[in-house]
Amino acid sequence: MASPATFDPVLADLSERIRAALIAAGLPEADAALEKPKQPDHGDWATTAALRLAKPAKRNPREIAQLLVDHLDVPAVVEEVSIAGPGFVNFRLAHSYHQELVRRILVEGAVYGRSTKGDQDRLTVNVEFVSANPTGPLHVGAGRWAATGDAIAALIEAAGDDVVREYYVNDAGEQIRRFGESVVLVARGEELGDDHYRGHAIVEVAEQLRSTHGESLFTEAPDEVVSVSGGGAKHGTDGRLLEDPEVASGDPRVDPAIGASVGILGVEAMRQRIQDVLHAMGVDYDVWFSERAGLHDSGAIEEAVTALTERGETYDADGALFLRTTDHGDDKDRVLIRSDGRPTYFASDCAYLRDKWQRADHLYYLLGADHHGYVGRLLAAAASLGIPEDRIEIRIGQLVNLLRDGQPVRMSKRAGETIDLDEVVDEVGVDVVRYHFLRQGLDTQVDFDLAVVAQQSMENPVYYVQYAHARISSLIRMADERGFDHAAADDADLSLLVHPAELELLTALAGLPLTVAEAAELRATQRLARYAEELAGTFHRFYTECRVLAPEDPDRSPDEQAQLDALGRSRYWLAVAAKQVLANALSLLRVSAPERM
RNA sequence: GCCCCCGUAGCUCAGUGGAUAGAGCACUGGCCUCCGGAGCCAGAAGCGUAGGUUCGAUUCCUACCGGGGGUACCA
Repeated sequence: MASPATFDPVLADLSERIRAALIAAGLPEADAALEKPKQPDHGDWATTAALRLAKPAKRNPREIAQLLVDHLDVPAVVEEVSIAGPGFVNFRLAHSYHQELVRRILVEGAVYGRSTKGDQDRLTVNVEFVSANPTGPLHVGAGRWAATGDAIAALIEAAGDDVVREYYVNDAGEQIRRFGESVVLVARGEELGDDHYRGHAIVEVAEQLRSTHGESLFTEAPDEVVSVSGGGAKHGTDGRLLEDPEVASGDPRVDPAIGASVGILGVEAMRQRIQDVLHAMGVDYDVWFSERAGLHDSGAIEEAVTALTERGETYDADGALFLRTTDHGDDKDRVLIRSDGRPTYFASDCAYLRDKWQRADHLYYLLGADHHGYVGRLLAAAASLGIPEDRIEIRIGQLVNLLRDGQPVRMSKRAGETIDLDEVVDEVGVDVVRYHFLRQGLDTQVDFDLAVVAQQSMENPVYYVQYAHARISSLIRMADERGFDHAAADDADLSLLVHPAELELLTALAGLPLTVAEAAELRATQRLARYAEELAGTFHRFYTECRVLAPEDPDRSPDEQAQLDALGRSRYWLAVAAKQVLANALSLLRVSAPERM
């Protein structure tokens, strides 16, 4: 678990002294980690070492706490040590410690809150998220994975690792031919079957392909035989898949070769639309990984199957090739190569896993609950490939319930009955959409009713946080107008900051590094969002109670004025530090920090 | 059937072994001669049920009740 000592030499020193005190007292080794007390009036930091030692030392925890305190070489920054409750040892730090924090934040700027790792410890983390099939537009639910995956990636970066944001494009296989068929039929103005994809996006893709490739795309078989499913498929001279039961069920009105070529072009067009929407959401990927190009055409699937076979993980049965996933905890063994020679999607998954593992040290998958069934086989596949258990991480997020005026909306790409992400982003704005998803954990099923989100938008907590930032910006502008000397941060006497609201704000500002580290470790974006909300609240309280720029009053004596100015300067820089911390938190969530609202 | 997630304030959600369980919305009552009232202060209200582990459980385990999802030589 992340420890505050990691970010702060003062706390590291205190932690070390606690450990030394335990040894000096003849107590067993114990975790000397510092924690934040829930109640701020208990102190700035606390240790539960005495409580933890009660059992092994067979002594009353309060006695142990007393022993610990007796042997503790209290550093100068600790102003007060107290034993409380069942055996907590609380530490109150000197005001000067918090006040210096303001300078540190101002110096570190945008870097404050982030940590760095040495080359030895730094990992390349592959973060795969969204990866929705490119057979239709992204709907609102995908927005959750976009916002969350992207923010988690940002958090992992902030914790000091390198990140690759990756989208896996399912642009191969039967569904692509069927998608192509749908586009062809729409382009010709013919009736769609039950298995076809529909919706406005299909129409738009059809129009787009017509204008770039001409009408013949939909009526004449291509010169070159195209394959949607790669090396495993067997084709006749006319491009028709042989021995493929799916073709028999395909639409007789569309030549399979036309369906395949239109499918490939259409899927790429749809993928581009998805990329555009994600960009509008503030999400930009490092890698768009094509299943067709990267796994089928490249021969990676055959290589992966061969590798798995060489590792002794596969066997033949009924003419098909199975992977022994039950050896690694899966419910049943999974087919890699069907009896007709075509690879399954699972074979693609294995090959993709292998490819990613060659490029990264740690693999993170963010999947929706509808893919929960894949987890077992995916982990088993990873084990079969020799990927260590602790280097692959699959997180399941609960689905978003889409509502329209309180009524559930059944989402289906084939039926084209969706609420598109781009519509929602246009209507309520990126910040609202992102924040709506980021402020709650992945395990929560969230309702998303466009009407409600749009209507409540002015009461959305994101505005509360942004308002705090805008308010400080306004303060800075005001100070400017009054001729405030901005260059004088070092002249400010920060020891003047002793008002309870000032100290509370200082303590809140100190919390960012630990919050970021914990949020990154737990992959929990809501931690940071809630922190930002609390910080905003703390600032608003400070701002209500503590006047920064003294109101003008001609009757004031020069002495009084000088005092007010000195205090105002300190408060001004405290506010500027708060603005920086708010901006840093929002930046990690990829939510804007406006100067004005 | 089996597997996964969730039941915390009237509503939406935080809180992954510690002290008095927190926010927002909604409700009630206060606060602008002054830096942004998109704000602040005060009030009322809660851990689904029953056991277990522990010095200590909202948190971990078991059962039950309630809600959602997953279980293919599908794609």
